[in-house]
Amino acid sequence: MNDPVAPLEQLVQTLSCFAPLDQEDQEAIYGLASVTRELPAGGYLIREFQRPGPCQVLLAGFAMRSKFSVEGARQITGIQLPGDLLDIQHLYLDQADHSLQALTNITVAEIDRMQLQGLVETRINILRAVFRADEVEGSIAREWLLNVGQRTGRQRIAHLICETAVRLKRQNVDDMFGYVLPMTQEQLGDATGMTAVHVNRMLKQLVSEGCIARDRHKTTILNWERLSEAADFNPSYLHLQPSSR
Amino acid sequence: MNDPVAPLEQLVQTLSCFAPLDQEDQEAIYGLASVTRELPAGGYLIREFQRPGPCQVLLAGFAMRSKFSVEGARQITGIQLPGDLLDIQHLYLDQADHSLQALTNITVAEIDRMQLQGLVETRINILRAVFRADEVEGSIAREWLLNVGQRTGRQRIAHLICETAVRLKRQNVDDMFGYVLPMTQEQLGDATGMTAVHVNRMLKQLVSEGCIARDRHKTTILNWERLSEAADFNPSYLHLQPSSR
DNA sequence: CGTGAGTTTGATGCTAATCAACTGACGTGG
DNA sequence: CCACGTCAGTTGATTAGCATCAAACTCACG
Repeated sequence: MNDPVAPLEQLVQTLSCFAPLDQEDQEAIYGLASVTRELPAGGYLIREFQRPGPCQVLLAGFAMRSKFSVEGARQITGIQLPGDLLDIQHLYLDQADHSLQALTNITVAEIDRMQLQGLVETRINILRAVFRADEVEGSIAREWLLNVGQRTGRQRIAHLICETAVRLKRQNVDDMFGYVLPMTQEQLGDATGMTAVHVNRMLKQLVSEGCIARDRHKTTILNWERLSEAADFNPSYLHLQPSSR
Repeated sequence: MNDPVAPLEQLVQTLSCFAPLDQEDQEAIYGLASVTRELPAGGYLIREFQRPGPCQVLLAGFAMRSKFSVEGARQITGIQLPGDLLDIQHLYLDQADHSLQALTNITVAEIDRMQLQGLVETRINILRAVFRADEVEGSIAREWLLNVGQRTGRQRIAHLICETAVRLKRQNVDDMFGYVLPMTQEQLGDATGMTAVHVNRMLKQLVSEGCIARDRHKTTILNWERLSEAADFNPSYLHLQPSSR
């Protein structure tokens, strides 16, 4: 990760998942200035109400988005995986509407916001890829709303496990059926609108039914069929196939 | 509304809320072909899993976005007000990830998707306005997630009333303190993750506390201070001030 | 080893779901 | 013009799911 080109290769690869990039697009991306930095688990990448800084790409590790109610209750609104673009939600906004925090020790590449805006505004393929990436983020947020608003505790947990597995697979990070979901049960609760105690019971239930196995934070999917059915999981909201448009 | 220019004026005005448009941008928008049509309450504008059709602008009336779980439970993921752009969530996607349905009788302007894409891809100000509009939609979805996941029933209902009031005010639709929220209590429940029965009790509670009054679907805000406090409402997530960037 | 974060388990309570009955407004057809 | 069906809203009784509280337990780590 010390090679200064590698982070931009990661960005090319991520954007290519959303729209095809030609040679010139790729060269334009390689022409961006980027700074790679590391952050320990728990560190903040953005804080709600602050002015967004540079755009960041998550190169290694996991991060989460969150918001708080006045009572101090935290809602985690999204999990970010290696390869994800972290800041397109604020690309054209003056104030962050949520916080972004490292779940594990992470490596991020920072890209100047104005430079990225310039690329989006001059290179159509890059615009399409970034716009699509943002639309998929919106779609995931709506699915989470359905998850938290309408599904049972068991379904919510199973759904989060399924979604993370599929997204990790797309990023070629890990084997789908034995991956690390580096979240405490309290964090899982804040992502699904339930308490850590209830998360614990639902996890144990899924384990006892043979859907998953857990060892520390390593979650292994033993029976994808049963788990995805228990989760009411349909991956179409992730828009995995690149668009034909 | 029979004047064929009016719908495009509405679009210019809506986009101007998100980014400044110059004379040429406006002329480019007026150059779009648009068809105005009416739809009765309950009619579908998009259905989940279908291929999105033309882009639509809501000229009059209210609409809602929704998704369903396998059990058939509905989660309403957003309310759309007169002036809203309805289809930017799918501008670059091949498949709708949610349904869009008329809450009242509505009037919409249809614009060819490719034409709008062309404008976004050639006119920087229009790109910025549309991108920002999409980012604000994402921000609202995350706030709803916080609402449904962490707030009490009373807060959820109050929050929805506050948000709609502020958004209506921005669109200059109505007086903020006496507006129509044309949703049944069942629909309010599906938007906030609770049952119609419980919505009823929370509404009555807010009425008895003097926060609001209700007459049919007309909701009047009697005490904004108390209501917005009861709602834990902070409008910053709506990004009302146009960006300086 | 001692410490602390995270997990597990049990007991208890409350919020909101569920079930059910009734009301009133409205539209329709006899 | 009234009988009737339908839909939304209202209210009470009961129940279930999950929160809350509390305490023990595990295990990585200094």
